[in-house]
Amino acid sequence: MRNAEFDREKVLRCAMTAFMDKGYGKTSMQDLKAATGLHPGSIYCAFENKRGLLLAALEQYRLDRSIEFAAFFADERPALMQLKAYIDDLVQQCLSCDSSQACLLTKALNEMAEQDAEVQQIIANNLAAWQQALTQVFERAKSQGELTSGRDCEHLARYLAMGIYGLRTFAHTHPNAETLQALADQLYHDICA
Amino acid sequence: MRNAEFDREKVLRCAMTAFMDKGYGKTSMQDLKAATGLHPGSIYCAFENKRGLLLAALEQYRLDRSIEFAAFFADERPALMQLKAYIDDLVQQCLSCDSSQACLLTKALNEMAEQDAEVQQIIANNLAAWQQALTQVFERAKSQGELTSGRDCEHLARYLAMGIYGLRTFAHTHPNAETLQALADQLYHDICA
DNA sequence: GAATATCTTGAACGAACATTCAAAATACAA
DNA sequence: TTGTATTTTGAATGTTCGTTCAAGATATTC
Repeated sequence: MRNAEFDREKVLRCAMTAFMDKGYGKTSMQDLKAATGLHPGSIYCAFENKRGLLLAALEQYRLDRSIEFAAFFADERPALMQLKAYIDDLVQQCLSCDSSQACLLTKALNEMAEQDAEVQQIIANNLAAWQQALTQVFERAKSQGELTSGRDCEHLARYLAMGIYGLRTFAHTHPNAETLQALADQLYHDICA
Repeated sequence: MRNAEFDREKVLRCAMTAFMDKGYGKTSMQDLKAATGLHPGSIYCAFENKRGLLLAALEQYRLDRSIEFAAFFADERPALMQLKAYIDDLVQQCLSCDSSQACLLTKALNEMAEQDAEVQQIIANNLAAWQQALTQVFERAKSQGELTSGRDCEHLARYLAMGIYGLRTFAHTHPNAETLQALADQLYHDICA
């Protein structure tokens, strides 16, 4: 007998950032070995292959982001105020220079769309769950009188998701704090006013 | 003496679609040979290497899209009506299943950002030129009284660009005509109303 | 029509890749 | 401590990649 070896969560988060830095295709097993500290054999033993490591990393990413999201909307402030803080934090993420500026889901979606149907489905499901969580935020805002009752919360959530996708892409070419904040402010205004 | 046999523009457009289908990294020289009909030696003779072919394809893409853009805004209709037609056409592009649903610039930007500074700069310049063209559309709209004089045309162009980036990413997961059109309609409304 | 300059062809190359596997290391049970 | 089951290790494997280059093909020139 022999006990379990490495810290699975830590390994997955290292793999995550490696994939976000270089993309899935350009991240070699050597890169993953360097990033995770695991030798190829161990990776294959634990995750079957490189693609399996990506799938596990995507799942860990979903978990981490889910917890992070919940934390933003856990307090008792008005829903739209929480949303404003969430959006402003995204702007700050976009401004950072490390790999956290990327979103593993959209990065992998852009890279593997039309190439790996299963991965695409997993990513689409994760993004759909995120949009549903945004929908619930809007519904809470509506029930608290922050939004007029006529608004379509699902549509609002889709529009916000679209804006955030666009903001991230925009940030790749114009990592300018004022410009990004102005775009985020108008996005918030167009949705909530 | 002897002239080159192939049609450079046609070759570059074939390379374009190959890159848009698979991404730059996953498009092999064999794929490019199949797509363009050129043997490896000819490609290297004409474009130096695979990266040179990408650079040439990016330039051709810029040219093609520039002409396409001008055609949308060439007639005598009000600028905002032309813009509406332009956005609606983008929605139709997003709904198509072939590689034209992608934008070579954003696809390459997502794949190579932080990896190839020169390519990133070229793409950023192209996207900046596109935004400037959008700015001029808004300025024309303003001078024709379609927009109130207080609006910041550069900001409007950036916001529209952000929305279009987001719409394209969104389309990867929800290729649904009504949903995409509703998002595009609100984007147009938020900008022009 | 011969000479020549250029392009086309595709086999060959080393490098880098994901993956495998047998040997070495190690922790637990006895 | 000894035996054993499991993990860790990293060199070896076969494949695929971008790239090269010398031989063959062909248009142009004289």
